[in-house]
Amino acid sequence: MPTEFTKKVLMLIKNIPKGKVSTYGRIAKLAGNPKAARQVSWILHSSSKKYNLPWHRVINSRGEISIKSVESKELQKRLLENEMIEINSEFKIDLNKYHWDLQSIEEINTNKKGR
DNA sequence: AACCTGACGAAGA
DNA sequence: TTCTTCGCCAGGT
Repeated sequence: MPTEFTKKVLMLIKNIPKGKVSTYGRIAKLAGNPKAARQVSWILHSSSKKYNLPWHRVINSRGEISIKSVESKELQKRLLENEMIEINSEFKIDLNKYHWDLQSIEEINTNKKGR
């Protein structure tokens, strides 16, 4: 059974637009627990397939692909490049350019209603 | 229950 | 700016 926090995290990640990225810390904060960045990463690597999430759009606060396995790292890079996101040779992304600028979880709910 | 672990992050040095 | 240290949280052993 996913906790409230987990559900919010999943919902937020699903809503990251194509061509944008977000960070573990930001997702945690928006989901209501600013200090649970590590938990966000755990949710991702344990259940991204299960929930069919755009896991590749979540990176660390320094704008880098923060993944250990070399294969997955390359995969994530390719997935992001497919969305026209630039990544340098050190797996770094310009957050100022690509960071999803959502301010609160309410914005998602509002947009859904409005549409 | 105790201890370890990590796709994290802020704060110091 | 780069490197450590330390706090966090929950799952695994």
